[in-house]
Amino acid sequence: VIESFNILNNNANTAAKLLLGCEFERTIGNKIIRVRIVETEAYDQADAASHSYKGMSPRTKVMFDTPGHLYVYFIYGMHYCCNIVVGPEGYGAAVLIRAVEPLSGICVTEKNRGRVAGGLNLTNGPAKLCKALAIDNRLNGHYLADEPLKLILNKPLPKSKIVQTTRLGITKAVDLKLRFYIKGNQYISKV
DNA sequence: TGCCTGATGTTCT
DNA sequence: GAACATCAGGCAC
Repeated sequence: VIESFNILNNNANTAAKLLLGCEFERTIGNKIIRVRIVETEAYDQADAASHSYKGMSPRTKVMFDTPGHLYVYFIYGMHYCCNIVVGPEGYGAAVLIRAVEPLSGICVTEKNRGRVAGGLNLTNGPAKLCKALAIDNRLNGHYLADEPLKLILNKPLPKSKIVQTTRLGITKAVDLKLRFYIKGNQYISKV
């Protein structure tokens, strides 16, 4: 376990790889859900697909905050997605968490998602995992060293375990290979 | 199995 | 008024 978020003071591309294998600890009442990050995407202000591309706005200002904050945005009228803010303060960069692997507290996760979801479909998508972990705009700007949502940094994975591909669901800068996932993991959102 | 669409709010043009 | 870092359900094949 790495104690400080300093390693996230890095470019989004590097930070997205470092975050693979790290964990979230979500506290809801007296229940704790623990999940492992298995899929990420990098976004920064030099990238046309990034929310921070057009500069700071009320919505995107969290992306310009110090590393280790959570940027939650609402999309398509019904979904939340969560990002971990990275890079130096004042530079708009974040890593989208696309998929996580449940480790413990899964029954709570299932309840959050409703009866329809189960097994692999519980957390294998950015909006699904937000729902499963009860993440919404109230956690926008939350600092991930604190309750009720903590980020636990683990040792970086070896390069051989990381697959790098193009990002999903975007219409700009589609050719950039800024999506990363853990090789062979069954909880990634799509191959 | 795979395409199509409905749901639906916030942001920016 | 359109775009949008989505998901799940329906219907055709």
